[in-house]
Amino acid sequence: MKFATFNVNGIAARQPRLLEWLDEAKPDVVGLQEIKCEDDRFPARAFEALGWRVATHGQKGFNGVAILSRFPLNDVRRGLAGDASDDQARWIEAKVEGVRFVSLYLPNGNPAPGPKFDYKLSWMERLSRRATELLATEEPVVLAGDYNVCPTDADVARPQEMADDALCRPESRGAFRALVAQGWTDAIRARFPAEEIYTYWDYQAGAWAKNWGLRIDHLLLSPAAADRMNTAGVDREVRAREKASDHVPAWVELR
DNA sequence: ATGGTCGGGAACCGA
Repeated sequence: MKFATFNVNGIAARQPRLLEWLDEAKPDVVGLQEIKCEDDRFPARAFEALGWRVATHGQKGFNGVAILSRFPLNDVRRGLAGDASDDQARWIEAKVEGVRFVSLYLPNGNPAPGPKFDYKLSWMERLSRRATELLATEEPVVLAGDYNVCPTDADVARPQEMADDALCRPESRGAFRALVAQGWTDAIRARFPAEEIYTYWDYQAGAWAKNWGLRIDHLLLSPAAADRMNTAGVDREVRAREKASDHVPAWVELR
């Protein structure tokens, strides 16, 4: 079973590229982020016609997450608990073939400090609480998504320039480190312990051509899932294509 | 030092 995460930066603009990658990479379950549309505007039929099950948690213009699956999606839950006033669509989870799979879009948090950074950190506290609940089930869980956190300087092409950015600030990294320390395995870093691996390159300033990338898309595995990890990867070549997202897919295979 | 590029949706915000 191959589980992937892909921030598409607008499903309307990315549908051809997404369909192309699905055909090539043949994942079984995919978490999408930044679909940037309401549920009824998501082109579900185009995916269903190819055999995909589709669950969305959309929002007009911004954010929005979804799950595509080759297998039935059960117990679909939308939204991250802990703040009834939060109306941003950043969390969807479902159970697929005995695995609980989450597609999450963690707030960017810039500019920092400020209210957006405060929202990021409070969102991470809520994520931590849900992650604790999920670990307690002792079931295989895959927490996949755009975390908007570079865990260490090894995940940043230009760490000095990014030091004060919300993606790299010590508060963001500390919260991510505490989350992982609950007992999660960072699948990509586990597969590539010492390599330079990025999942995002800014559209601006020729970042892709200069390989000024960031590793911010992660798949965290519960112990029961990590025990089943076969391999993991990042499909970086996708970034070079016409009309590419600024993110590329990351994935993990579980036995 | 500054501005550089996209997507959504229809002027600018978010990233």
